Amino acid sequence: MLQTIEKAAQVLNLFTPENPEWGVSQVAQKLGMPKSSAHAFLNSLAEVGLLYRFVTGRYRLGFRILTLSQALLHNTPWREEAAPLMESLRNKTGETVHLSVLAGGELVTVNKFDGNTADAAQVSQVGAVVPSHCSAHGKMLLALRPWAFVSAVLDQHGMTAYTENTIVSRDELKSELLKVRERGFAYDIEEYRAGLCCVAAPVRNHNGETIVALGISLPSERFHAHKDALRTAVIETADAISQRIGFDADFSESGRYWWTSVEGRDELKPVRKVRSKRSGDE
Amino acid sequence: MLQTIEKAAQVLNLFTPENPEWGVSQVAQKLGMPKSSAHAFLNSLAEVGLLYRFVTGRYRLGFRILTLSQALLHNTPWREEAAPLMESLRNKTGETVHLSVLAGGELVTVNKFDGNTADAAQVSQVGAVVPSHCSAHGKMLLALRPWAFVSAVLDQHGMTAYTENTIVSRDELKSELLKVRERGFAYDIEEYRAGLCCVAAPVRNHNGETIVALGISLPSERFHAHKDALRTAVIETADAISQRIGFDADFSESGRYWWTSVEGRDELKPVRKVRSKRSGDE
DNA sequence: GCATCGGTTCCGCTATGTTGAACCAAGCCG
DNA sequence: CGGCTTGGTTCAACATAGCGGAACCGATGC
Repeated sequence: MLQTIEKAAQVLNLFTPENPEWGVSQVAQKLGMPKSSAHAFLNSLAEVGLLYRFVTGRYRLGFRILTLSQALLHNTPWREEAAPLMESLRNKTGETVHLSVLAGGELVTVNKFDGNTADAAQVSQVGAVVPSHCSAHGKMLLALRPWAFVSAVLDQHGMTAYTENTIVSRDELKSELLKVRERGFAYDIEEYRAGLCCVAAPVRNHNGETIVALGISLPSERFHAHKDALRTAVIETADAISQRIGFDADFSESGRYWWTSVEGRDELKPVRKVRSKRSGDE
Repeated sequence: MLQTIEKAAQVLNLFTPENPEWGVSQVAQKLGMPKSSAHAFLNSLAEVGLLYRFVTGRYRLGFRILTLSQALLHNTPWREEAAPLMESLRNKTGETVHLSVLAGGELVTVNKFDGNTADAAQVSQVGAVVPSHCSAHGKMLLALRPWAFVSAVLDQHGMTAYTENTIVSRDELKSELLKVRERGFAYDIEEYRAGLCCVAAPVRNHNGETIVALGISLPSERFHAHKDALRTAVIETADAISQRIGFDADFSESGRYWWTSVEGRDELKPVRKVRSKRSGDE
């Protein structure tokens, strides 16, 4: 891990909708580095266009970001593919539906449809970042990764407690993730926001890899009343999206990657499963 | 300039809509670095979420990009402010109107409205990157910067000739930029694409700083036939946008920064002009 | 006019990124 | 089936490049 990149990322992450503009001293103080270092980072990031430097010496995000985001979205067809199915799930349930991926060990919301009830869950905006150890989406995605990966994520981000239900022990999280992996879905029972629950299920790509999770969030009371139906609906929609983007549960020409447990230890390693051609018998 | 950041940016810029996925070896070859270095960059960028690493060891852009782009757009009100005025300019002229900023010494298209004639100029998509020395927008924005800045940009990106009209001499560019600064608008007479011309004018923010340029692109014949009218229309629209985002040609509470020439040399330096309060006499 | 604040520059030290070679797993081809 | 190629990952020694303290400078405010 190149420290320069890690720190540069920290600097970039300071620029949020709420705090769009930073100066050298502020960054230095916030990140606990000398002014000269902060200056070097801001200046360099501005030189490559990821930041914009005003004549006053203050900095904002630069439009190279826009270039990258266009490239990203252009190559994320599943975002559009998933939208209609997400919308119909929202319409069927009336609750907030969202699609998330992991990025840098945290959860990023890629798309969402807000619930249409008065007290629908208010979840994060598209692009918003949320910790992964206390959200249904996050646990779902972590569960399908090797424990070493999860462990590294926890090293980096810790396990902040947001409610009294937040899992704060590594052992507890480990067994939770094993359960999630076995079941194929994850709950968040008021682990991030009090009064708010969520169920999430994995979306698979044409290789069988899971990089996206679909979930539904709603107030606890309604959640507990309709838990099973909601879970089924989410799983069905997630599977439908998976199929739509080319996943075939029984067959994949290019083989399929799964993270499975290595016997004995509860570590995970990637295993390549190759099936015979569709015409082949099985 | 931190080299690590410069190289990391080079790596990121490889990920375009056309080439969304890269492996270690490809990056190493493309950028002329050892495999192990390419590995370090890709891995680190993935760890902070700017890239996503597939189990196969191939990389794509990561969704942290989306987070940053949301923050960027959220704090770019002028993009939306400008849109209706841009659209009406397009409707009035029928030609392609676009809005650009500098990022990393190159020009990035921030928004555009396509012309509605059959042979309207096909300009770059939103987010696309174009060299700054041979576009009207680029020359307009460079003209308002100190020469040292321009010079650094040329050092970094060179002066590639795209047509026989492209300016390839630093001296020639310098006098062109001085002319542009004096006039307050810039032409591109088939300097980037043969048969295509463009006029661009500056948009100023509440401090009087110009970070955005508005322009119109169209086929040469029509351009030469309506040059003056087009130029006037672009300048008027740019001024209208400036006003809309808070620029006041005669007054600014917070003072105003201009890059003006230092006498003798044709260098530029920032000068702070402070006007008295609106109620003050003048 | 002095003091403060914030951005920028400079330079020596050493932590850190660089590098090439070795390693390993997957896919290809005879 | 087995050796060969391709491509990703690991490692440790070396030299460089980033770090950080201190000094500088322009702008602002008292």
